[in-house]
Amino acid sequence: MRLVRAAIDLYAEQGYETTTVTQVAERAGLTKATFFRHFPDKREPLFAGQAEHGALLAAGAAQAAADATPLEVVAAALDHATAAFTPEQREFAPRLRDVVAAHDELRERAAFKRAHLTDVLTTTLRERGVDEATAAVAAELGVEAFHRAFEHWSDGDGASYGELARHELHALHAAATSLR
Amino acid sequence: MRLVRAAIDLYAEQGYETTTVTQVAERAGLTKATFFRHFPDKREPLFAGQAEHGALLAAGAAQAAADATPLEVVAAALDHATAAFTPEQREFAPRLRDVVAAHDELRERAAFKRAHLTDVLTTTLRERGVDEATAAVAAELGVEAFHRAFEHWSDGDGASYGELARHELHALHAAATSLR
DNA sequence: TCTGTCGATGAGACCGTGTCTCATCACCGT
DNA sequence: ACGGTGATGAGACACGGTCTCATCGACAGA
Repeated sequence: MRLVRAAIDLYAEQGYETTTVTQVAERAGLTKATFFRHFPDKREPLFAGQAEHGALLAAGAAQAAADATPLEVVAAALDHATAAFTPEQREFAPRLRDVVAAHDELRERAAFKRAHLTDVLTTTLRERGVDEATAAVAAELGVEAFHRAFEHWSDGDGASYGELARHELHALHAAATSLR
Repeated sequence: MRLVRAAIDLYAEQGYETTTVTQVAERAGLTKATFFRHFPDKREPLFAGQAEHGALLAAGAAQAAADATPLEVVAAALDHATAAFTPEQREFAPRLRDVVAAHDELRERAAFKRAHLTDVLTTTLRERGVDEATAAVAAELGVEAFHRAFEHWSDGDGASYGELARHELHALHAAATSLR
């Protein structure tokens, strides 16, 4: 979407706060009114790509074997979410991450999206009969792994997202089981 | 603060979106300009009470013994944060919780505040030499326990916040160590 | 070819949030 | 009485976000 590209460019070039929605729209050859027909607010174009993350995690978890352990369900979810991390996304990832990190208003939205992912995983696990505390812990580990993998993947070590996520989840699991 | 009371009352009575800042200010006998001298935006009066939570957690963690385990540090932090949950706060807690839960804009701010608490705990643990993964997991368990305890405390089973937090942390820890 | 529908867009009015500047006023120490 | 200081009021302002009405092109059918 041209609006997404325009938003990332302008927010990165001249800062998020000093950029007006009208500017973003005009760079995309559109008007303010049209911008708000595509996005509910000024921040959302930066997170539009993440809309599918929740759906992918849920779908992946649903595909796990009926007798899978909570962690196996989370691993299946992460594995399935790999589909969202295409080479094309990789182009935008670093700038996107930097822009978001630089503005509280955007970090706030990011925190909200993250909470949503945690909810999705927790709910899925609960529906499989996992007890509350275990579901919550497994979901948090999964989302933490998800984000850590994204960070590394953005930096572009060349590793595939799937491998990174598996590695992070394993490390967090090891930390969790040996916690005292 | 009169503004905080006015905000909670109006947001609960007639909804958050349909309430204007001018209305909140006027109920407190002030004007819009003065409102923004006390709070950076329309949402913040609802979270002003939580400003000290981060500081309390950090202070509590700092007081833990030098050879305390990560979980003991987190427990010390939670124990110290108990100071914020006074009987007077209990009066506002249920309505506050309901209002926040009813509006995405407010849930977003809540998620951000939660992320901040996680950062505080993680940083504190890292400074104590705890490795990254362990610090992250311990911090997340701590914050999750913090919030679960707050939920129960808001419902007013009469239990003290400290006891609730200890109980939740213990349950989450048990779930984490037996995770597979 | 004419016509009518539909989806996407533009134009522009409108309200509320949040910022800023200037003026006022109470309080306080001298 | 004086000057300083901090809190407040008044009001202009830019921008975010909503809404309504008009326009335009694509397309289907007579």
